[in-house]
Amino acid sequence: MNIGDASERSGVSAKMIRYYEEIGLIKAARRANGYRDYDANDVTVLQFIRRTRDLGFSLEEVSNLLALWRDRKRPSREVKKLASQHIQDLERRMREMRAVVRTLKTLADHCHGDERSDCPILDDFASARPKRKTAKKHAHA
Amino acid sequence: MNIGDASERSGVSAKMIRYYEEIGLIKAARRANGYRDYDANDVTVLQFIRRTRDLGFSLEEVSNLLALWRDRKRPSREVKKLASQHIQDLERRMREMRAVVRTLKTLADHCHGDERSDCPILDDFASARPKRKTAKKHAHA
DNA sequence: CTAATCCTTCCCATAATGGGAAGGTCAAGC
DNA sequence: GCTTGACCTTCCCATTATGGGAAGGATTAG
Repeated sequence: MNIGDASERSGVSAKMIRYYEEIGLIKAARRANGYRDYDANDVTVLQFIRRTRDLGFSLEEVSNLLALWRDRKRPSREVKKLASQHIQDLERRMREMRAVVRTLKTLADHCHGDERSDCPILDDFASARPKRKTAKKHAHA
Repeated sequence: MNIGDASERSGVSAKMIRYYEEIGLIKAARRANGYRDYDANDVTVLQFIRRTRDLGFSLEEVSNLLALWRDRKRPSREVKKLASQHIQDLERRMREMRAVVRTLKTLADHCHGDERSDCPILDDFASARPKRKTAKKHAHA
């Protein structure tokens, strides 16, 4: 089938299918006219990618998961390990976000939020932070 | 002071200070030799940016907050609104992440995680999702 | 035969940051 | 004065994952 069909059945845009091929995540057969040609198995792979992406795995992680999936002899321990690491990562990011939410809520609670102009939120934003251990690369949430 | 000093005092890298200037977030005086020149107020602005970035605001949001900060007559309501929207956004993302974590934990719980190769995690990843409200564009072709 | 859809590749843009090169400037030491 | 090293400048490239769109070839429906 053509890329348009594969896209519709997998839920992955044609644009992304070509990109995944470009970075070596998948391969595609070509027909005489240069068109990419996909079969049912290819669609399954694309659905695999779609699903794992939806679950927040990076393409690099997806690549690892795909490799494990293709290697039918690998111990399930390896798969579980990747999943667990991802869970840990998500939980860490959630903790960081929760801390930020707490801070913002506290600030917002002390802001009148009316016509008056004085605002402790901005006051806080502009105040110097005690830069304790500078080496912490802030988490990109 | 030079950009290196401003960077050290604000915790914003020189690279980023130049970038913020490039996108119009800040301005910088220049000395005769072409070097950027910062004063205490500039450092405060940079700290403001640093703080809001640490709290997860995008540069566009930071730009809005900066504008509110510079306009001393604006009602605190506007500031509180931006903060509240950001809180909502964070909470929404946390909910989504929690749902993913729940899914992954369920999958991981059913995976032996030992030498055996059968693994329900990968099985799930490879199974087609029922694309319910996927508003598929008229499959007319 | 023609027009509408496909498909192809190639370039650009996004958000925020870092790396590094090539070259100008300044301050300290001898 | 001259050298050296630490600064500064601009410019280009890379990152992650995705989409937009152009130019042009292929196919298909009418």
